[in-house]
Amino acid sequence: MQRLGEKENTGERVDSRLGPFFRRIEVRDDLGQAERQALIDAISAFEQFGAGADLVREGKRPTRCTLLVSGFAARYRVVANGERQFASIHVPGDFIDLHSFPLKEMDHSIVALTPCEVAIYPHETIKLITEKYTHLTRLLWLLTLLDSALQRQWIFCMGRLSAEARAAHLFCELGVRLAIAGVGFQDDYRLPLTQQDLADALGLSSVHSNRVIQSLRKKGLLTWQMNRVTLPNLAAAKSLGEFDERYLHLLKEPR
Amino acid sequence: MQRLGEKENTGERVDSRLGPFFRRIEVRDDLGQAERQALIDAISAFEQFGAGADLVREGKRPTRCTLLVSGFAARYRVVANGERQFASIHVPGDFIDLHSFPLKEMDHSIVALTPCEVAIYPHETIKLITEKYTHLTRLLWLLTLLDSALQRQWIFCMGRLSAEARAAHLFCELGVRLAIAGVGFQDDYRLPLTQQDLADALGLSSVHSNRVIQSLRKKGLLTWQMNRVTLPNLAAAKSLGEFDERYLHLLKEPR
DNA sequence: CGTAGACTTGACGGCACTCAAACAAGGTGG
DNA sequence: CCACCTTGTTTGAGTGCCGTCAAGTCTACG
Repeated sequence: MQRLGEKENTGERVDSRLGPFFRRIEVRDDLGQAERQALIDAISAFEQFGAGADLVREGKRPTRCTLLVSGFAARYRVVANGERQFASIHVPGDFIDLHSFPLKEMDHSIVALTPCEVAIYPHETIKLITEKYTHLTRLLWLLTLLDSALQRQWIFCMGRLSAEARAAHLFCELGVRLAIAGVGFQDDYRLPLTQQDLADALGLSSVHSNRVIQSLRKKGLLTWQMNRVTLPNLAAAKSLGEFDERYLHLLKEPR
Repeated sequence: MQRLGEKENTGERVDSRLGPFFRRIEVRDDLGQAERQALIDAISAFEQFGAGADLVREGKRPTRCTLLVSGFAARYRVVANGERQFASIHVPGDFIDLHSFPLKEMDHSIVALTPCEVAIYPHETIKLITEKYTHLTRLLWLLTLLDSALQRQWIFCMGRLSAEARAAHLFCELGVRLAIAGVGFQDDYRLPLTQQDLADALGLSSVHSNRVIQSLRKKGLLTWQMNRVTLPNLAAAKSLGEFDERYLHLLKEPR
């Protein structure tokens, strides 16, 4: 982990880095200029993490929240037999541990799946936002609930869909979220994960993860090479994965 | 569904009905007298639902939130082949669809597993709370994140634990939550659900749900008859289910 | 060119599913 | 008061998805 010496808060630099974040919000509601500025001013620093590093660790009591600026990360826990399970995969623009502000203690870890850049929000500054900006507070609340909705959907998928359908669902979900972040298209995006990562997301062994991917490939629903995913038949992939974007709450409305 | 004619907000009536709710909050932080009163005043009515009725339905845009006063409820979705999957089971004191205030549209349904009484909170009154009570707003935020933490834990269990371990985990979780609500003990509580309900919670078939229960019984970890659950060997049940209450966030601290 | 990590393939086994039927208990109506 | 029905639980037999173990291939990289 390496801390940047300067906050570099002035002008375009920060604004462009937060593009995915602002887009993620503005799909759901309008963000005022003052609110936007408050979200920029609240950042105390930017940091870099290498692939495989933990951004936050289970049991810790962080005094700051981290916003994922670039890269992929995942929430996970390791169970007794050593297997790892993801609860969510995070893409640029996700406020990955905003929930640590109300919850205080981490009940899971977050790992950088690729090199990651994050923006740091000290808990004090978030508390100030909740004291001063009521609408923005509701937006922050909303962001944590969007994560919650994703996790709920994962439960439905894990409980009642086949491994293949679950995989199709995940690829559809990532496409939509990356398109919103502005770093890909629904049916064509960069996904620099390993098959083991996918297995940890889907609750599978790595061997079966591989077989599921091959099956999707044979059916013409997926290509995934050189870290690039395409879904040649998006409609069929959505159908197989029973993917309905309602749970992503993409409607813009006053919150 | 039957609406009570009067709000019956005056005096002890409401306060005693909200006991589980207030206990749930006060395990995590202090609740001021004004905040307490605000939570009482925000209620517009109480309603009753029969077993099997939907409290809220997927796709709807409720204009109110519902707090479970008594009974058991569950969040669920039905997948294409008709199977049902729960994302959480709710006990008295749970603010079951508080997230509908920021999210607006329901991405799942909530069913009454037993006859339920609920308190109604119109969205406008919750919005007023967010405008006026910043600390209470953070507490409401916290409540939704506690649900989120439960769901995360379910993902870990569904992905990486055996059906038997998952069942043990669920029985431990319900014990702790019901004890906090003040309507049971960790190792001894009323649980008026069917084995099919349990199957929907664990992502199993009802047949296998039955076999898992029998196995737990044979091991001396569970009795469950006449809607009453006891865990004769709580330590062993926790161990088998890899149950660690950290994810319930039971520490009292300023939020 | 050797090594490490990721991906792929095959054989085999077990957990959990399906189908099917029997049993138990409570409620209802004749 | 008992036959009957409904709902929930239990048991058995057979199947299949997915896990484990093990080995082999491919690619990147030093």
